[in-house]
Order: sequence, then structure tokens, then C-alpha cells
Amino acid sequence: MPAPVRSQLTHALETGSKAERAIANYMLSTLDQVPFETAASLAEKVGVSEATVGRFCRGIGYTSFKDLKEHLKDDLGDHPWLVSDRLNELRNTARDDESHLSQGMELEIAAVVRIYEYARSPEWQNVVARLARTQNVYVAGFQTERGLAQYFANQMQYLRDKVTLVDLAGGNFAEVLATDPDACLVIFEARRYSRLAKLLAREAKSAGIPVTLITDVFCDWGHEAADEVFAVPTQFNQFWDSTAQMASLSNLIINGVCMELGPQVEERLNRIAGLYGRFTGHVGDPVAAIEK
Amino acid sequence: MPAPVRSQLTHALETGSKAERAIANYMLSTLDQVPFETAASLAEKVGVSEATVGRFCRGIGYTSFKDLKEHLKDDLGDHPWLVSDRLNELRNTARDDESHLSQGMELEIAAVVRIYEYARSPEWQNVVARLARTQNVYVAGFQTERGLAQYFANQMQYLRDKVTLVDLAGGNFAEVLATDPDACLVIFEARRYSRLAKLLAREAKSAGIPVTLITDVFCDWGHEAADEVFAVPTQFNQFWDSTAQMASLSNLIINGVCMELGPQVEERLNRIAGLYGRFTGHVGDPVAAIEK
DNA sequence: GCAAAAATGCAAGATAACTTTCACACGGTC
DNA sequence: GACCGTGTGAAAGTTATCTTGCATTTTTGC
Repeated sequence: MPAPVRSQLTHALETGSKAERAIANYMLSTLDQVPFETAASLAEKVGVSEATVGRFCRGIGYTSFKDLKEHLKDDLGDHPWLVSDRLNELRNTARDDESHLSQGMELEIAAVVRIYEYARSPEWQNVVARLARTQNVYVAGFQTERGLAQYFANQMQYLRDKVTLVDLAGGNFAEVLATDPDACLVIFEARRYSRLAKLLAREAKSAGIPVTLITDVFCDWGHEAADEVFAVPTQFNQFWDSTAQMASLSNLIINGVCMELGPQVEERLNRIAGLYGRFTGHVGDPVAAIEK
Repeated sequence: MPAPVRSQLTHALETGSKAERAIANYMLSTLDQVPFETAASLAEKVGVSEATVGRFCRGIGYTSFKDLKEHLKDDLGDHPWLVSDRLNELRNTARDDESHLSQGMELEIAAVVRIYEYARSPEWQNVVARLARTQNVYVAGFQTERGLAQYFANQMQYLRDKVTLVDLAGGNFAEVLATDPDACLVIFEARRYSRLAKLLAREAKSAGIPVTLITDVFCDWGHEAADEVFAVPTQFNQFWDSTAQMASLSNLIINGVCMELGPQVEERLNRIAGLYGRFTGHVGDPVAAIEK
């Protein structure tokens, strides 16, 4: 895999011919416009011919201008950062059968960045505040995302009381829909969406219960049925779409709720850990403690 | 009039037909990827035909998909779209009360890198091959990691038969420990480790059942009790440690098993989706299918 | 439950984007 | 000043992208 586009262009600034330097310079200074250009439009702006643009791109290691744009898309750049050495190591030493892996990794990193962008949005603050203050919190997940819902609910239960993982065991969702209206609902769902997810979201909304939907980018019914939609990237260049980063998102929410609730949570955490210790035990507990 | 494209798309979310809503939604969710798309690539991702994308763009006031991109150029404005720029944006514009967030992000990215390093290790291949071939797969998770175990198990069940999420409901783990010895076990656990996790791992190991432990970096009893230990970073500069990246790791394993099993999984996937469709239904299924 | 209308996909045709070929211009060298 | 190599643009050729017409499916209204 060739080095990041930006550094290739910078390199060309020094080594290239006159026209090449001009192209590289123009691209670097208007990098965020580049994806909208075609070889022809770029050529005209720089004052060279279309063919030269193509040759230039081929010269610095891409098969075409289109190919360069393609790389730009998931380019993490060449800025020094925490793990760059290891990242580059993985990128560069990948055997052919592994290159899909390292490409997947870059996409997964982009997903993490996306999630942290969400964490600074106003709607995020809404959700966190609501999850901290609302009397009853309900969590639902369907199909493979049920585990994520449970993960979220279990952690939330460490922080506050009255958090329930809902299910269809009773054949309806009365536990959410026909109860204390001081409630809110979080749903985890991804393609192919369960009929239940949409139905539950709708019913809850019309019952006046705020709904937060954590889903993938393909969900087209989210906005009509939920108050907030967090669309998490799920395609990481693998055979199997991965909703794993929803777990990261939910942990960030948990953390937000934690801070919203303040120091009082600590006491609850200890109490619950104590309960777990007495009923089940932790590794390293003195044997005596277990036998009580 | 800020961001006409965005508002046009938002408007289409409400007024458009099914396919149109899907297109608008996808474009909005991945707005900064749109410049790289062509009508065809977009159509494939959204699951509509190329022609529909063109018609949609014309429908909301542009002459073509290309024309829409042309307008997007102005609207996207100075919003950074390159992942590296977005990263820097998050890093640099963080208000004081957010700086712990962006530091956490870097750690979380490092965790992703760590996981992909694992995915290239020999022991990883062992685990993947074993999970594909062993007759019975058992999965366990304790405390908050139980959800992750369920997540893993549910996905695995889509790929192969005889995957069981074990629990202590019966008061022992006979389902794993006193049964067909052609079995393997995956355990998810993090601090403070449940006594059960260690005990189960030991018992399984001495019963000749290979054990894979997915845990945090603090686990000091893993190597004596498990055959493979994947230690996932969990400290992201937050109040609350996050085991979320275990989900990413488990999805990578799933993906590996998927490839190991080969094309035959596809049939199983379809069969299971079909079952889900008939018993519960998916969003978008014709009403008739649900009433059968 | 049916028919009319709208929406959609397919495939062929049209257009735009890109590559290749070839000839010429410029700069340096003998 | 002729020679040679490199870089370049124009035009022709190739491929990708988009549009259009038509058949089919889905939705809507009664």
C-alpha cells in the first residue's frame, strides 16, 4: 500500500517537473476540493493538460486520478500520532491476504473518530442528561444486537436504578409501553432490521417516551421513529458487517451518564461490587469471604 | 440559505418514496464520503438501481448525481472530511471539559490497532480454526461482559450450529464440563474478575477443553487457566473502564470463522434470516409475508 | 379486492472521464 | 548548430458513468 496521498504530493513538490510541481502544489492547497475534481477540471485550473494529470498520478504510484481520490478517501494522513509506527507497520507489512485486514482497520478507526464526533454533538448531551435523570430507562436490542443492549443495560445498572432490558418474552412490550410515563428507551439495531425495532420505536414515541436509536448508516426509518439516531459505521471491508463499534458508543454514553450523576455513583458501584463478591466472589477474594 | 443540499436531503427523508428515503438517509449519514461515490457505487450500497439514484437527484432539483456533488462542494464548506483532519479537529478544538475525550479517543484507536495486531498472530489462527471445526462451542461472560458473550454467541450461531451461551442458572456448568469432549470455550471477562471465570476456565482446561480468554491487560491468572489469552486495552482516560473493544475483537474472530467455513455459510445465513422473517419479520417485508 | 398510478430495475444508448499514441517543444550536450 | 532526452499537449481510443425507454413490481385509492 502506497504512502499516504499527502506525503506523496509533498514529495512530488521537490522532485517533480514544473508541471508536476504545479499539480502537486495545487492539490495540496485545495485538498478538500480534490474529491470534486476530475482530471480535466483539475488540469484546466492548474493550466496543464488532462493527460499530464493522469501521468502525474501514475508517476506517484496510483493507477489514475480516480485511484488517487480513492486512496484519499480513507487516508489517515501522515501526521504523527500516538500509534503511527505500529499502524504503519501493520499497513506496510501486510501480505496480500492480509491487506483487507489493514484496510478494515483504517475503516474501523474512522468509525471510532465518527463516534467521538457524535459525543460532542448537542443531541448527545440530551441523551446523556435524559439517561441520568429519567425515572425509568428501558433498553432493547434485536437479533445479534441483543447482546449489545444487554451490555449497555448491565453497565447502566451499575450506575443507576430502574434500568430494564426489555424483551418479547411476554409477547408484547407492556413493560415499556403501559407503565410509568417518566421513561426513555434506547434501541440497538442494524440491518436487516427487525420489524419489532421499528414497531417498538413508533409505539414508544407515540406514547410520549423519548427514543434513542443506535443503528447503522443504512437505517432509513430511524428519523421518523426515534428522537435521536446515532448511525455507526459497520462496514470494515470484511465479509461480515460489524456492529461492534456500537459498544464503544454505548460506553461513551455510560461514561457521560457517570459524570452527569457525579460522585454519588461511586457508592452504588461499591455496593454492587460488594453484592457480587458475597454472592459469587471475585478472583483474589480471601477464601473466607466466599464461605460466609 | 445554509447547506441547501443537506436540507433538500432532509426534506426528501420525509416526502420521498421508500427508495428515495433510503438514498437520502445514506447520503446524510455519510455526507463526507459522498464526493467519492458514483451513482453506481451509491446505488449498490443503498440497494437500489443506478437509475433510481439519477432520478432521485433530478427529483430534488439537480440535473444529475454529478450536479449534486457539484453543489455539495460549496455546502460542505470548510468541514474537514479527511480522517486525519477530523482527528486533528477533534484534538484541537476540544474545550477544556472535552480534552479528556479526545485523549480517550487516541487510546481507543490504539486499542483497535492492538486488536488488529492480534488478528495476525498464530494463536489467532488457532482459535479461528478451532471455532470453525470443533463440534461444540461454548461461550461465557460474567458481570458486564455477559452482554459481549451473548453478542459473540448470537453472531456465531448465524455461522454454525451448536453454539451455546453458558450460564450459572443450574448452579454448575455441567452443560460444558460434563458433556461431549469435542468442545471449546470462549470466556469474556474483565476486572474485577468473577471467581466463576477463573474456576470455569480451570475446570474446562483440566477436562481437556481448549479455553480462549478475552480479557483486559490486568488479568494475571489468564495464562495458567486458558490456552489463549487476548488482552484488550480498556483504559481510555475515562471515569469508567471500557471493555467495548472486545466487541471489535470478537467480530474479527467471527469474520475469520466466516472465511474458514467458506461459501457454505451463506446458505445458513439465508436460512436463519428466513426463519427470523417468518417468525418475527424484518422492516420492509411485504405485509403479506408477516401474515402467513 | 381490484384497477389505476407510481415507483423501480433492467438494458441499451449517450455522454463524460480517462488513457494512449504520437508529434512537437524545450533544455542541455557535444 | 545538430543531436538527444525529457516533458508536454492534441486527438484518437478506451473505459466508466450516467440517462432513457420499457417491462415489471409495488403502492394507492376506491
